Amino acid sequence: MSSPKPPKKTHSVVPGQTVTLEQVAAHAGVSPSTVSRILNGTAVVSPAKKAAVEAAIQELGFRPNPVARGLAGGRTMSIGVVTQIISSPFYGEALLGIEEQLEQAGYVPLIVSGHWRDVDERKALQTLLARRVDGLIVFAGRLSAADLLQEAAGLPLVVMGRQVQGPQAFSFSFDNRKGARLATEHLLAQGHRRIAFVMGDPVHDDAADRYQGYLDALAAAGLAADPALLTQGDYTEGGGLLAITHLLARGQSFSAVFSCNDQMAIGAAHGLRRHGLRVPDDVSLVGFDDVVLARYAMPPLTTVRQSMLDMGHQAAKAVLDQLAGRPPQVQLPAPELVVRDSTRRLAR
Amino acid sequence: MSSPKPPKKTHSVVPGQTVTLEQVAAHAGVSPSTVSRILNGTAVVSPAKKAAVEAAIQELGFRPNPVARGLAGGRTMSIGVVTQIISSPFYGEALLGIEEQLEQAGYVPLIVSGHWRDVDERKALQTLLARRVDGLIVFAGRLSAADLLQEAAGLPLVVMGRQVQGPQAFSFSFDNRKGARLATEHLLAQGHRRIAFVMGDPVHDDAADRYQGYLDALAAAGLAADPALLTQGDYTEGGGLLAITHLLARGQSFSAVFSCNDQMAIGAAHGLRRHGLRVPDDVSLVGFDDVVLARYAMPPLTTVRQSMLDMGHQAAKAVLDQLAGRPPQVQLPAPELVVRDSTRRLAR
DNA sequence: TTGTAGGCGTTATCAC
DNA sequence: GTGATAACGCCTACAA
Repeated sequence: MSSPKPPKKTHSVVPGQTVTLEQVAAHAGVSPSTVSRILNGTAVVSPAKKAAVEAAIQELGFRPNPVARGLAGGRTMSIGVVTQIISSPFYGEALLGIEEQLEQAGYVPLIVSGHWRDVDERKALQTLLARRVDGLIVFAGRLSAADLLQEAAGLPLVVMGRQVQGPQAFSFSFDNRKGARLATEHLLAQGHRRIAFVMGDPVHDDAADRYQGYLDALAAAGLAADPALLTQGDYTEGGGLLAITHLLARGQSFSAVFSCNDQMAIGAAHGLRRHGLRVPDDVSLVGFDDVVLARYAMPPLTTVRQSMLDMGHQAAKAVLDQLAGRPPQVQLPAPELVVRDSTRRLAR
Repeated sequence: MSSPKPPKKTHSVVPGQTVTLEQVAAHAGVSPSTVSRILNGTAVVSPAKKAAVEAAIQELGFRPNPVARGLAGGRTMSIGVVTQIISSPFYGEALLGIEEQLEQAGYVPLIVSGHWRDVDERKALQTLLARRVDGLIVFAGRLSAADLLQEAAGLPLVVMGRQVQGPQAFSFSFDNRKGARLATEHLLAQGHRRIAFVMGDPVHDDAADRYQGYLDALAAAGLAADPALLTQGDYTEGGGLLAITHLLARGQSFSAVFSCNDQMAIGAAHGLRRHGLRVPDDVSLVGFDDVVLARYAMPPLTTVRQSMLDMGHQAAKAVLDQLAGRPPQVQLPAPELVVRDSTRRLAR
């Protein structure tokens, strides 16, 4: 057997190394506290020592240990993120936005899924708290606002898609009602009168708001909403397929469908097709969110643009703001209808 | 109306609390080390004390602090995961699988994106190492195997989609070559002879392997591959669209397209449609992966099933195995062709 | 089997 | 400004 080759020391920068702050201090001829102060900007130090320390850090390739920092200072430089289903393109885009934004500030997202289940969300929050995350970003789920606030236990909290009032809670939503109204008005303007609505779980504010926007548009046009045209799904393609199938089985007739999100819209398109109804020739279809697949659906889906990437950015910015003691601010884009090929004027 | 129900306090369990191991020890009348031993199964303790400690843990609602554990014991109970793009449905499904599996073992994934960029992957690994993750799961990226191994610095490492040899590295791939051969054979069996291939970046083993499978099938049928029918994309819908557009611009004629992944296949379908070519009437189309959108594409996409959820499970199991000192084992499903509606017999 | 003591790498609180 | 000196919450020899 050959002799084990010693790890080549590039200077002293070796991956997996364990250069400590103490070593840096020794190397620079100062005390550990001084190094710490320079690292955190906690106090003013003399330029000379500062330079020496910075040189030592460079030379030794020192990186502060977040774990130790977490224990000592209580800051882990990580933000807990509660999504519902990590594999969903909807959440995926938002997570990307969050990650991008946090990275710049040296934070890392700790992502845990709630699976749309009360207990799982609660467990997720507890896991995150146990891990001592510095802040929380939560996507609207099933947990009550009160429970959410209680579990968050005073940590900076940003909630997307639901209003939550609390001392350190900041919540914001896309203007779902307006967006849904836009979508419905578009269909109305094309002459559609019997517009089916595929709702999400009304427990969620966004689903309820979008339904409200649909009603708004109908009312403004002097139309009454036909409850028989209302159906519900679980935000997935399969759910949309099921919902539209039920509607058709009930023998309802309609010339357009407005779905609470793109994924269900795409499922609905399949359901319609199975019943010999073509989109948009026989039935116009509008989604919501404008996830990537909306553009590549066949036909490309008319939808309401809600950039989840942007929402993710905003959410991350908001926690970061709270962490920095700044009042969180978000710049939400106005709802915008993206007209593609899944809608057309009602042939009379 | 009834009075607001007070949050049921289960004993003294309050979210955000900070019950320490020391308090548990005091409560149970034993030393901290004993509690620690019980928690970790490090040594045998008397049943009596064990019971007392467990009762105390229950009553106080104690949860060990992973941060402190990480500092003291060197185990953070977190696994670093390097994906390329977190928002991609492909990675999303795998992440879901990883998360599910890790959760059962009390581990949490720390997900960082490499964005298909050498530098970002390296940085991702460094971030993960700095955070003292206990193990690493890496999706094939652009970083060389040597660099990968060096950055991983001896940590248990599981690599998916690329072969990496190393003392503590374990890598596995789906049988891409076989899968691609299956897909191509399917098209050949339907009479197609001019089959375009939309490749991914050949730097990646899976892309290269799938191309090889395509060549295998062609060769077995006594056909030569026409280089003019080869095009390349970046795994996204947009990339597939572009790739097929280039191919058509070059004036190539073909009756079928095999795409390296589903997303590019869907983009390709759009490109074909724009040129007045219908799928499958004019051109048959096969994808690879069988992500959710394949089923809901229009027409539903014939593809090679590769359950990323399962791959995620396997990867997580493999790191867990390594962590437990067991030799990692994975059970990979055999490639399977899922025939849907995007392919049809060549009309002659 | 069980307890004591020291240490993991930083930050924070004191004095100087 | 700067440096000792405690924590932070847990693990792990070592001793008993």
